[in-house]
Amino acid sequence: MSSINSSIYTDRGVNHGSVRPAFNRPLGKLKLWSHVSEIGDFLRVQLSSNLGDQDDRFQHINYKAGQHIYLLGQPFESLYLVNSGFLKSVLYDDLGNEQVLDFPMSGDVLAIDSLHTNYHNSEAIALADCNIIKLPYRNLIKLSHRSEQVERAVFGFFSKELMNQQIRLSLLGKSKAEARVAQFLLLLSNRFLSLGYSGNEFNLRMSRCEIGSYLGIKLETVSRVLSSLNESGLISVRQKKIAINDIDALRNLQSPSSSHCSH
Amino acid sequence: MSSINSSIYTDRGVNHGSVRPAFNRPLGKLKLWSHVSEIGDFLRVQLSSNLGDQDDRFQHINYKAGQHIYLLGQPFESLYLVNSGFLKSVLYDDLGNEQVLDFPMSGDVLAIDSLHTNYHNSEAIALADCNIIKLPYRNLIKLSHRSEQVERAVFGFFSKELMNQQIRLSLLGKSKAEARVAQFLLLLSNRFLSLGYSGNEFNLRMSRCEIGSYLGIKLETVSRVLSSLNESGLISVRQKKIAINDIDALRNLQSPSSSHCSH
DNA sequence: CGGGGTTTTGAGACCGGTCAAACGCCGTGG
DNA sequence: CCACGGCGTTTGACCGGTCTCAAAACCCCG
Repeated sequence: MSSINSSIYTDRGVNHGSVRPAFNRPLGKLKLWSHVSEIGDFLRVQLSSNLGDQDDRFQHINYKAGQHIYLLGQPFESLYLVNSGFLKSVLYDDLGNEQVLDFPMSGDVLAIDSLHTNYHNSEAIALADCNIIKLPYRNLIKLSHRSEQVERAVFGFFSKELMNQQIRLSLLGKSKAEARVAQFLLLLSNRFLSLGYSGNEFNLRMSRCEIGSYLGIKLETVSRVLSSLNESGLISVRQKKIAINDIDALRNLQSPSSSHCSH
Repeated sequence: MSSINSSIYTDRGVNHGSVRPAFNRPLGKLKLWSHVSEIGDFLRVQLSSNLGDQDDRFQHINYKAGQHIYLLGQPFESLYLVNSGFLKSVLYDDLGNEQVLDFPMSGDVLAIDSLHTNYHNSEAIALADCNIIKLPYRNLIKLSHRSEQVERAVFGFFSKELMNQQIRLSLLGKSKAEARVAQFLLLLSNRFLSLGYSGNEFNLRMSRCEIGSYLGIKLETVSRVLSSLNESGLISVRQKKIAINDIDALRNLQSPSSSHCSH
C-alpha cells in the first residue's frame, strides 16, 4: 500500500512526469463530470480485474508546471484525461506563431485532434502542477468494446469537445473585445465552480498574452479591458488575482449584435 | 430494378427529402476521400449482404436547395455523410444570432457535434441540391464493431472535424479581413479541386453575409475585399462567379504576424 | 418594365492594433 | 539586506482597419 512515486526525467526534461499506477488513487472530483465519472468507474473495474500486462493499465502521471504532456510532431499513442491541474493546448501555424486552443482542466481529454494522424498536431503544456491519466488509445478502444458505457463516454468526449470549439468559433466570430473578456471570465468562473472551487475569486494561471491568443485579441487590449472592468467595479483585478463582483452585469456584456443572413 | 423515389413531405416541408435505398447508387466521387471511401466500401458490403431489417440500411436521401437536413432541437439519431451537394451548418446563440460553422461538401460528416446529447445543437441546410447518406448512429456503431476499418474511419471523421475547427479558430484569432477572404478562397479552391472540379473557377453558393459570418467579418467587408482583389487582378469576381488568376499571390496574403507568448 | 433582395460603394466614427515608455513583481547577486 | 535587471503588465498616443449607417447599383423573377 505504500505510494509508488518514481520520477522519470530524460535529458529533454520537459515531456515526462513522475509515473505511478493508478490504483493507488481515488478519482476524486471526477464525479462532477458525467463523462469522466463513467470512464473513471470503468477504469477502476479494469484496473482491479488486473487484466493484461503492464501496458494495459491506465497510469496516473504527474507533471510540473511548464512541462509538456506531448509535443508537436510526436507519435500519437494515447489520449490524456486531466485529473487535476491546469494546462494550455496550443496550435502552431506555418510561421511558428502560437495559437492557444484551450485551457484544459479537470475532466477534459487531450489529444483528440491527433487521433486521425500518427503524430500530434498540437501541444499541451502544464500551467500548474497536473495529475493526468494516460489512456493508451488501443487499450481504450478495447475497453470500449467491452462496455457500452465507456464507449458512449468516449464518443461523448469527442462530440463535446467539438461543440466547445464551435461555441468558441461563434465567440470569435462576433463580439467586441470587452464581450470576449467577459465571456472568458464567466467561462472560467463556471468551470471553477463546477470543480468545487470558488466561482467568484480565482487566479489566472495564464499570461495576458495567452488570454489574448485564446480570445483573438492583443495582450494590451486584454489588459485595457480588465482595467476598464475593474474601474467600473464589475470585477477586481490585482495582477493574476480576479474577483467577480457583479456577475449579472458581466453576462449583460454579451455582444448584442450579429447579422441576420435572412433566408 | 426500377428506381424507387418516393417524396416525403411533412407540413413543415423543410426537413425531409426524397428517400431511396442506397444500393441503387454507385458511390461515385467518394473514393477521393480516404475516410469516406473506407466507410463507403463497408456500407456496400453491409448493404449487399442484406443483413437486418429496413432500419439497418444506410439510405441515400435527396435534398433540394433550401431544405434542412436537421433542425436545432430535433432528436439526434443519425450522422449524415454528404455524397454530393453543398450545404451550410449553423449555430445559434442565445439571442438567435446565426453563426456559420462550416460549408460541408462531399465527404463531410454532419451532426457529429450533437452526438453527446439527445438533440441537435446546430442546423444543416442545403445550399444546393444534395445527396446525403443517412448513418443511423446505432447501426454505425454496430457496424464499426464488426469492422476495424469502419471504426477507424469513424474516429478519423471525428478527429479530423475537430482539427478543421482548430485551424479555423487559429484563422479567426489572427489575420486581417483580406487574409481571411484569401484563405477562404484557397480553401474552396482546394476543396473543389480534390472533388474533381475546377480549382480556378467556381461559383459561390453562399451569400456574402454567410461568408462574413463564417469568416468573422461583416458582409460589406467581404464585398470590399473581393472588389479590392478583383481590381488588383488576383481574382475575377462577377457576383457569385469567382475566378482565381494568381493563386500564389493569394497564398502570400496570409497574415504575417501574431504574438509570441514567449515562455 | 418594375419590385424585392442582394451586392456594391461611399463617408464617418470608433475600436483595436501598434509602438513606446513607465510601472510593478520577483529572483539574483553583490 | 538592498540594488539590480528581467519579465510581465499597465498606460498612453497615434494610426489604420473594420463597423456602422446610408444610398445607389445590380441581379433575378415574374
